[in-house]
Amino acid sequence: MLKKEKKERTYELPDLDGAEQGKTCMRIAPGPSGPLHIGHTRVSVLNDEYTRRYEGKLILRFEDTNPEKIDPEAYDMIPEDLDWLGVKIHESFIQSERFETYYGMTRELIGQGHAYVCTCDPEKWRGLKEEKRACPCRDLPVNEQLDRFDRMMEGGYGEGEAIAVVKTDIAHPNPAVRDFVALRIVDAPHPRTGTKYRVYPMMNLSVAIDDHLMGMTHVIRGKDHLNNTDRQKYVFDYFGWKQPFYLHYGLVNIPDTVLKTSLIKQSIKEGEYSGWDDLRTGTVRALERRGIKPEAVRRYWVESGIKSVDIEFSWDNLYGMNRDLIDPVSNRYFFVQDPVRYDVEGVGSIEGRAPLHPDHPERGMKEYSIDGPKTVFISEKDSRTFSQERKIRLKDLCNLEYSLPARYAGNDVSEMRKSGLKAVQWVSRKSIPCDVLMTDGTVASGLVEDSILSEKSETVQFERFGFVRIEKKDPEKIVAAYTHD
RNA sequence: GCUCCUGUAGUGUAGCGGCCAAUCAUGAAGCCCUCUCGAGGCUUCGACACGGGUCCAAAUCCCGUCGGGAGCACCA
Repeated sequence: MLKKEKKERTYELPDLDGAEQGKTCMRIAPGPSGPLHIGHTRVSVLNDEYTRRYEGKLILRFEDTNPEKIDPEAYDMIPEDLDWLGVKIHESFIQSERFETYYGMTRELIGQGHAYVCTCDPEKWRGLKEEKRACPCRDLPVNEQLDRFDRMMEGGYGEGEAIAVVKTDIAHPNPAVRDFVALRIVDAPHPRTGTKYRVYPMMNLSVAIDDHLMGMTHVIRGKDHLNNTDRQKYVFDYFGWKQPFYLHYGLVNIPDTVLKTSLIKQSIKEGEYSGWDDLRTGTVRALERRGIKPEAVRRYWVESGIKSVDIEFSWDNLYGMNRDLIDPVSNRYFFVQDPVRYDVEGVGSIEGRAPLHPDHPERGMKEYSIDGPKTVFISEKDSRTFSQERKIRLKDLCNLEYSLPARYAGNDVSEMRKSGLKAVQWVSRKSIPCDVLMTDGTVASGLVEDSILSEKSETVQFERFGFVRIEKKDPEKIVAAYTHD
């Protein structure tokens, strides 16, 4: 045999520095502003993959420290999304239940002289930082700082009048690392704690504290957090804590997709989108609804790896992976978009049969029998071909000659090869109206063969149309969501 | 402006000093097969950003240029 040996490549994530079997602890830490979208699935899958590899612990931590950007439903939606993705969470925390901890730690930092309470005008404070200069509050004595902190906690300052700040290096060459805000005052009620608290931690404080207290060994996150890692290091150092290993993967640009939760939310509110699972969005819910399999998403991110290069997300590549998964399990059905009616004469009755899946004949056949008034429908597009070519084959049934009504022209399959006869999908009068919701928000309407009613799988292929996920199936109406071609 | 990250085919990825006239997937083109424009088989297309250096030897190391991205928020 001359067959070339093909090198098969296995896609595996690189090992994690410092990872010990059974001892890793990682986390997924979303802000509960909405459900997860395709962008969030990367960090979720990567953390899950490593946690499984090292038999470690994976924590879900809701970072709800900004009361103004919380959707209460997200606390339920996010775990549902992770569950669909196949991400196993071992423990969950909600930061809004831990405010006292952050307050205590901040007080300690102030006591150590590593934090201060600033009452300057925000712009002035920022401007001074630009110039590597400290504001007057920074160097006040510790006991005065503590008094200010108490006053802040007791409500002695209004919103925007005071902040607690962690000192770093005011002259740090990287302006992004100089002194950062630890706590601020917000009057807006928090969906979970109401008006009980009005001093809210900023993520650099709460993340550093929680990553330590929750025992993180490794933190995987986007490159956009690189500067935050530097900032958080100061908190770790002040308390003498050991920092986890960090991995920063590159940013992902996801084209042609609406991801911003605030935008989606607004469109839902305005009635433009049907909900969080609107096919036009890139939410996990929309992926699920379309018939994208979680295994495809997982494979996509594993193959993408964890490099810190910025990447462009490719729907084509994801579709390719998903097609590998759904093609073998998707039975074939005829869907006729924009149906055109043809009556057939010149024959008594017509019989035909076709396998549910060409590669799996053992699954059974669809049996066709057309008698009485012999009426078929083909798509508007195929109808044009029919009138031009004058002859066409109804796949798995018979050939037709063009005229009105159409004329039966035998059942010789070999004509396809001999004279380039085109086979088209068709349905009979027993077909069912079917709407396919497309990913651009449009609807493809037509008829689908009625044998689909006994189909058990949600995912099927409409031949020469594409894969779809059946959403609603009853004898009067079928609704499906378009997956991909 | 300052600081940081980063540059292998259209996209993603392997390679990290000689095994590279560079891997695999996806994509595109063609053929075969198939009663689908799906799947499968075969073939083809297509990349080491550029310029210097180090070295017997560089996609791999160093420097510069150029390109892409992020941060400099009382968002996460």
